[in-house]
Amino acid sequence: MPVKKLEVTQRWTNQEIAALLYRIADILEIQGEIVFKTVAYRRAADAIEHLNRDIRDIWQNDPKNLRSISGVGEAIADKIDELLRTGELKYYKKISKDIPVGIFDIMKIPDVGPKTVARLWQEMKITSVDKLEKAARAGKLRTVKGFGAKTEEKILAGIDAQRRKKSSTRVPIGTAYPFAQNVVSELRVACGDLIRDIAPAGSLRRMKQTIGDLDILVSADLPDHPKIIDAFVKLPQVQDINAKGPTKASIIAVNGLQIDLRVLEPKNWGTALQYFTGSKEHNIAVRQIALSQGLSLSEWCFTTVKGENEIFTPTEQETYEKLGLQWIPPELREANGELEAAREKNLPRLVELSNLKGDLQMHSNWSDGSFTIEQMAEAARARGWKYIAITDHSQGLGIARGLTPERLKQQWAEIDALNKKWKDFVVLKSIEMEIHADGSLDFPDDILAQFDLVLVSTHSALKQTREKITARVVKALQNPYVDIFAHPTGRLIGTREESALDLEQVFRVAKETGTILEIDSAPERLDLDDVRVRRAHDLGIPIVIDSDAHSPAGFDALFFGVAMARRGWLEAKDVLNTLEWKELKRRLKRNKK
DNA sequence: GCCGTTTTCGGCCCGACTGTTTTCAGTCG
Repeated sequence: MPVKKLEVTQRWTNQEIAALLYRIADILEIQGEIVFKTVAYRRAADAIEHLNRDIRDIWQNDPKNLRSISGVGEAIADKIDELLRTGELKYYKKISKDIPVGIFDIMKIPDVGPKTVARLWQEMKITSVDKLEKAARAGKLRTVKGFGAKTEEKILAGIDAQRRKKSSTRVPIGTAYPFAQNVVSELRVACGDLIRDIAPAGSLRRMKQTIGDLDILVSADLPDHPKIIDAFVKLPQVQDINAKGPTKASIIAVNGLQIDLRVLEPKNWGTALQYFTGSKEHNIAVRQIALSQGLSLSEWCFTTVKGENEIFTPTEQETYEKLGLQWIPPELREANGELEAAREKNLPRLVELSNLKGDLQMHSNWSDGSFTIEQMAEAARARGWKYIAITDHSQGLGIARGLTPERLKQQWAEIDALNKKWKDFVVLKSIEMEIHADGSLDFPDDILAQFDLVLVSTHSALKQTREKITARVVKALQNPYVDIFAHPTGRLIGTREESALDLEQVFRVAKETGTILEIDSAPERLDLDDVRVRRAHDLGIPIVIDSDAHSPAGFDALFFGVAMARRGWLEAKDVLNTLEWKELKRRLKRNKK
């Protein structure tokens, strides 16, 4: 992620541009530039980092277009324009010329920021982590005013921790969520009536796809606070205690996840839950809105800027309403337009799990699933669904016992027989068909035409170049019998990067051809992710949320797929498997004229 | 450097914590 491409004239990605802007902010801060200027660069960097499309698509060779990005004004727009046109930035070259590169590594050490780094450099000529370590070990840092023995210790510990690289592993939501539920319920049991209210906050509550650490919030009467902290640090999930005070404790759990618990009084609940849910950017914007109304907002309460009056809002709803805003679902709190919508009382009515009427990707024991079609169907019926599509793998995926045309016929006979059993439920004949490396498909059109619907996906040759894999997928989507493109990027969270697929182009083709895109809910996939869902939604591309279940228990994953959809601002009407099959059938491109 | 249902100039989120300080600066979330 660091700025590495400065000398090369080539494609700059959003992430790289953001990294460059962050670095400019760091340099300016080291140089003692006014803090608001550095804040401005960081804000622009953050916005670009979280854009839901390639910045080039916004830019289109005109710097003015870049100013539609929040936090990007004339000066930064011109700099990005120069970068995209020429591949380099004179301003950056100029300000970075005299900065030793090692400085940026020093700044990665916890508790060492730009001010500290500047003093180390200017007063002690320390320009690398190695030099810093030597000086700290020799006790030389404490000779400088403002540095003491503890600072030396902290720096050495920080360097050590960084070398062991133990931090910064984020946990997938599919793992973190049930874990958090367990911790919450055990704490409830341990504390009984002492707990008035309890909720996980932070990125878990916002349902981000991965979680850095877990924030749990408890409200209780003041005298009970220490008892709750004590009970918390004694939970069986606790491995190490980092910090333990009267209202706050921080622990490392047995699975390596850090859990921060905060206990407060019921009157603070509304502001505290709002604050600890985040995101940081959302909170900054919320506090700005408060200020514009003469109110200062903290996690404790509102304060009138003039009169020093404290105003408590015991619920989150009241906290937002105090600012003239609709209550905002946590999934939307990313400073991505939700505050404007909340002010206009125009927030989307987000899709819910209970809106789904069926599931369009799952596997049976005909390929790599472990249950019969009937077992999957009965489990689906028990959930109140009206239809499922059986999408076993096609022959191209031999490793998963992919179906040949002959076995397919046997499977269809089984499905036909099953469908006589139910009046209000139907098993659809489908397939998860492999798109071969050259873009050809596993079955000829005359077979594809006989399915109720067809999913395609890629499992092999995922390392193809951007051009190759994009052409391969585009070719498949242009087939009139290909209805759904499943888990488009092929990523496996924490294990496999997504393919180089040009999603903007895929989205364009999907829109043109009427191909549906999938959110695969398997917790290790979550593909499309939230950001891509939002983009697809903006382009008006229909979405389905599928479980990709290999057993009835696998249906539970839909909860996480729905979370991605919600983070992508989808309403029920944007998700095609909220429709009855009769209606959904009409929306498939194979059935359109 | 950015930005505007009180401002095109004059502001810019807030508090906890830490370590070093005789009252505060830096970092973090």
